[in-house]
Amino acid sequence: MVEVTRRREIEDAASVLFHARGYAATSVRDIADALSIRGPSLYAHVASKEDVLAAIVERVAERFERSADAAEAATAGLGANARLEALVRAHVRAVTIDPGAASVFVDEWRHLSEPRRSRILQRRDAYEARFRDVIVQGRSDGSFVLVDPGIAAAFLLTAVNGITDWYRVDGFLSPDQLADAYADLALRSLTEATP
Amino acid sequence: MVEVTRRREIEDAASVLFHARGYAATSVRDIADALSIRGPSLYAHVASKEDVLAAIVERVAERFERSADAAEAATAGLGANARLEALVRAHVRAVTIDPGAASVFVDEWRHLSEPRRSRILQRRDAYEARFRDVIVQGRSDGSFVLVDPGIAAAFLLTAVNGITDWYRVDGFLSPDQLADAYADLALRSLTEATP
DNA sequence: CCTACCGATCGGTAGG
DNA sequence: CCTACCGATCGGTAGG
Repeated sequence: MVEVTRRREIEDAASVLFHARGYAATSVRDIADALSIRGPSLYAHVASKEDVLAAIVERVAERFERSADAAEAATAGLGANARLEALVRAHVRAVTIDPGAASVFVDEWRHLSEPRRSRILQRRDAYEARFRDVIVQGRSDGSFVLVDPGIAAAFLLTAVNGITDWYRVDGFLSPDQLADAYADLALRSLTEATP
Repeated sequence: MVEVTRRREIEDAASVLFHARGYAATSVRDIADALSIRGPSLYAHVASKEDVLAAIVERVAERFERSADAAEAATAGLGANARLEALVRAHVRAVTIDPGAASVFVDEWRHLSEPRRSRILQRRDAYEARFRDVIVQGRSDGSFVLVDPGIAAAFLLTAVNGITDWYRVDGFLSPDQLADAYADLALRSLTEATP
């Protein structure tokens, strides 16, 4: 018995459409059509189109944060290699669970109005800081090369976020296989190669 | 004497706005405002809003292709390391020259209607294939690890395209410094690390 | 969840 | 490059 609230069904349908066409190019009637109801009926469940966007963005933000929390807790006290691997794996898994919603978080937050926009930007910065911090740790203890932590974090985060551009949930590549491959690529990118 | 056509000024103003807000959220009047003229006056120079998008996307596609052509010509016959480094550097430079226009090519092509949309997708695929091919070469000659070329190419291309999300032309990071850092990260990500 | 409807804004045209 | 204007569509409300 899969019991989901109507509100959540609206957000899921909106995620698919926002991912495929973008927030601005998706009308309230498009979302309603996907649920086989009329546009104005949506407003029995949501206050505005932007509220739907905000709900998706904030839910995904929480998923990323909790996922990273767990990864950091599981690798507390370990070396930078283990910690970065856990962070990347957690992120890849969070993205592959629902690439549509993840892409809304990654790409569509800028359509939020203030103060929601600023708050979500702050959370994105804090999330990115987790990656920077691990890179700083790895630089200090000799695990990683002496790359600028900001550049390296941006490189890795845009790479993992880009998964939403091409990953197919019903494809032949499982979330775990992708997490394996991306964790390897990420770790090697910061590790001195054999001459 | 900087002589630019009005048509090109329209495309440049549109690039900035499409980059900042997205194509769908940018109105014809927004573009006109940026040039201090009225909306309808634009139509003396362009046939439609989508024509402006198509012109930007196609110009950037040509820049990327010519830049990659030069990189490949300069490294013909060399090993996969040298070839991939040249490709990444060429791409980073093409992006940093005009991140606004580059981001329109990367993110806004989906708003093109057929047949332009399909044609640009084909060109993107062909461009991505250059990266896959070098990775395949590096796998065969032992330069690179045995990662799936499709995954590795997607990883690298989304990382370099992500530069449009955060790079500031007037910042403290020069295109060459960024190309250095990204080429290193890219090469190491495919190269076996010391144990 | 529906029909009927609203003011605002959209891309674009006519005609100078 | 302008003003005046067009039909279509937008997000959203009223009132069942």
